Amino acid sequence: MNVLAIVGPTGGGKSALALALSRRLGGEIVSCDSMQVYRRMDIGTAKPTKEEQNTVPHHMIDLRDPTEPFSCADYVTEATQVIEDCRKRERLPVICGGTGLYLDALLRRDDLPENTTDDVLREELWQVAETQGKDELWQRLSQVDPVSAAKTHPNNVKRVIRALEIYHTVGIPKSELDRLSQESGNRYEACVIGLRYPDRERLYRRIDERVEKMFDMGLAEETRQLMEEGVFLINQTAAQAIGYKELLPWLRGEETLSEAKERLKLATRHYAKRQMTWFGARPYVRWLDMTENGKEKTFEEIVNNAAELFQKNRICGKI
RNA sequence: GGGGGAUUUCCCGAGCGGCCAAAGGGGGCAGACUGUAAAUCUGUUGUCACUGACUUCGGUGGUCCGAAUCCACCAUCCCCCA
Repeated sequence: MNVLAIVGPTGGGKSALALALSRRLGGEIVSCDSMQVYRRMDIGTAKPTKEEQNTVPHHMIDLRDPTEPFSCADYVTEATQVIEDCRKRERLPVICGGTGLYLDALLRRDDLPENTTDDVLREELWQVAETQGKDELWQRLSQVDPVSAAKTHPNNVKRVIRALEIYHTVGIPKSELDRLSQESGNRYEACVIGLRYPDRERLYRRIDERVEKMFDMGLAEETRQLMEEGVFLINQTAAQAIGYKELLPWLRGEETLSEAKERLKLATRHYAKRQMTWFGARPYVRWLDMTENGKEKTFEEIVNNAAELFQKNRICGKI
């Protein structure tokens, strides 16, 4: 099974490219975005418009209410089904998105056990971190899984907890599971194209413009409605989305509009940098430069480049 | 016109005679990440011939073995009284 994936930093032009490629190659878009799965989070997540969604089928969008949980595990389960359906209809799945973890999990052969989470245990472990300290928690991990402990900084409580959680729910150290997973092959023959901006300023300018546009499109109103739904009251995935939480101080009257905008632009830039670091470290990515000799390529050029990359590199290698 | 307070490294801000190239935060730069990830976390951030040297704490000049820290004058800003 062949799949094409378009990845890269936020605001880099993935969606438009994926749309054009889908039309040219007879594909359907499989979003790989941890936030676009939520309904009513449209502007802030830069979700494709209804019109765009009508030109080419889009999947893995609007799957949950913002108050519902959605995890990487859910993504893999549901996206796998979508890709299977595409195969039956002989349509090319064009995976598009910037959530690197989801992509890796989807593309890699699935060897992980079911139910590796335990909310009660998580809560308990947070308590331990709070009352007895992060180091105590880390010590516990180093007892049961020294390999994971060595890889995980004691301050990264979230990840220390995850490793402990896996040990307790599965009964095998996380490092051992990771090793097994590494030995397994890929689930698909995937060609992953990464969009790259040799000139970072250019990307950042695009991000700034996009933020301004989001405000024009009614981001504030969208945020208010999510507030009313209670999305930001409890700890949940949707509440982490960049584009909303940055507006809260302004909506509470503690900040000016321009401060909120700057805050959002900055958070988005930071996110883009993290994505570049993530994808930059993946050996399977085929890079497509968005500029040439310091000038932005035309959209047509980019689409042609991508199609060419896909023809030449059906398979990008080990995930 | 008189009185008081400020001026610190890209920004905010601590330091108030030696342990200060100067806390902390922000930003920048780099990185980690295997099913909670638009999250979480790490390193680095004056210069160089880099386990040492050199140049920095508004400016100039002093005091002192030694100053970002004390004194004098100058500059700029803020507050109070006129």
